[in-house]
Amino acid sequence: MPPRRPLVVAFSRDRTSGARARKQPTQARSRALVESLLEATARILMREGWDALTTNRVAREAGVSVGSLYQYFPDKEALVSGLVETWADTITERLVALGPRLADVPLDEAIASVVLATLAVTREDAALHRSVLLQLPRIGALEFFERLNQRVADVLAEWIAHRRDELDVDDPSLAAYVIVTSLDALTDHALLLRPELLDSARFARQLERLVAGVLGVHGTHAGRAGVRRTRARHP
Amino acid sequence: MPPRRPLVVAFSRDRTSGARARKQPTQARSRALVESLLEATARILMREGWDALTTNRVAREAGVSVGSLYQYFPDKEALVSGLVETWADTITERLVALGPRLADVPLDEAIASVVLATLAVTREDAALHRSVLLQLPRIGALEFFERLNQRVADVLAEWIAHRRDELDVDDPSLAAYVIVTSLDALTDHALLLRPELLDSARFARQLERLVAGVLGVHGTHAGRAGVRRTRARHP
DNA sequence: TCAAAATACGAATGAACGCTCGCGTTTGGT
DNA sequence: ACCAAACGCGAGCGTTCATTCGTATTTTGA
Repeated sequence: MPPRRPLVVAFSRDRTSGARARKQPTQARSRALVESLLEATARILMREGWDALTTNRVAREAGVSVGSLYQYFPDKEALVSGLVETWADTITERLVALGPRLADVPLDEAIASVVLATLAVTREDAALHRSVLLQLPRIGALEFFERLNQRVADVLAEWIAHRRDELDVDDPSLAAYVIVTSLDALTDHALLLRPELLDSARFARQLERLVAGVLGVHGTHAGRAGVRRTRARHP
Repeated sequence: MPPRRPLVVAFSRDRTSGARARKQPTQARSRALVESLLEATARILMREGWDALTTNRVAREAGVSVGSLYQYFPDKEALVSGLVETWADTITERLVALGPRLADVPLDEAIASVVLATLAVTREDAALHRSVLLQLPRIGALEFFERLNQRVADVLAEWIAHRRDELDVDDPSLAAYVIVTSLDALTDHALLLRPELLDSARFARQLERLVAGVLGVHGTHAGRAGVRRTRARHP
């Protein structure tokens, strides 16, 4: 079901002008070299941030020479793009994979699943996530993430349309967009500035209510298994 | 010839605290110069983006020399900070000013006001807003915006606490944080990638429902004046 | 085994850019 | 009118960094 995509697309940067494809690593050692370069890139980004990410530094970290780097990456941007793209695709796939599982699950549970999955994805590779988020604009990564979000939103929109009888939604696409964007923003923001929230049940609960609000679901339908609903209302 | 470190540091470049002021422009012409430098900065940011923002370029755009620039700004960052800080403060004040006016207004109306105000603020100075958003991480502006959001969230939290009998909220601070962060993210994101949404009544409606969800308000209380509620539910 | 192809190397190149410094020009108080 | 202080100038310094290129080493295939 997911469209075929290359696992590692560090090469053939298609920068709207000259297709700047570089040599393809065929031998085992060169493939290992490319691999170690990408790993070094990730390591530097996580440990020292974007300012430390110079091509010479990456090469040194990987234990190779700059010259070798440029044999497989046309420029610095290709190096970073390769890394970020693979990482973003992984996340997308994980979220998209959730789609089918929501089909026939009670509403409350489905919403909780979406929220939990978003939180879980943010917690993984938190260091890399953090670093990339902080530096997103420096690469052309905004479009990346828009594509990512779009893909997730499409799946969600379909689910909304499928369940429209239980919901109160005019425009499934718009609702999905609002949900995906706000959940992403909230988890990302929390990762950067309030990491403790990522593990807070109360925070998760607020996110669920946010989603329910957008979908026009009123939680008062009755307690559902799968969602702990601690009534804390004044009597 | 050799790198001569100045023995006496005439100007303190204190990175952690605010003691970074340069000469103060006292005469009229120097005040005009500072003004034109800030304007030039904004113009370049809007028209050409961060990469074009070099100190020499700013000076040229302002019709002055680099030397003059450094007479009033200790470094490049101070230049940008000056610009962004004023701009952010303006926005914050505008949102905070909304607080008192919400005190005794019907819930639906209050929510609609918050959403509309957020959208309105985003639309103003859209070009600058856009540019700054895209380049935020490059300066230390994340903290700026966190302070800004915190200030707005505090006002909102107080309002929530004040109205807690009409709402279903455990933790006013958390709810306010979630609302402010998601509204900001959604309007900012829309500005960058879906500007048409900023003028869409349907989008505004979704944002209202998002807020209502977080606050535990169910819109079915009855139609209220001030909120057009187009029922589009299947009968 | 051996030469051609592939791979690896890293010093050197050149461009970009923040910022300084020594000197010229304008202002305002007297 | 005078001059010290304030202001303004811009060529150039020092540094950083992406990228190249000529050479050395390893692998492949016959």
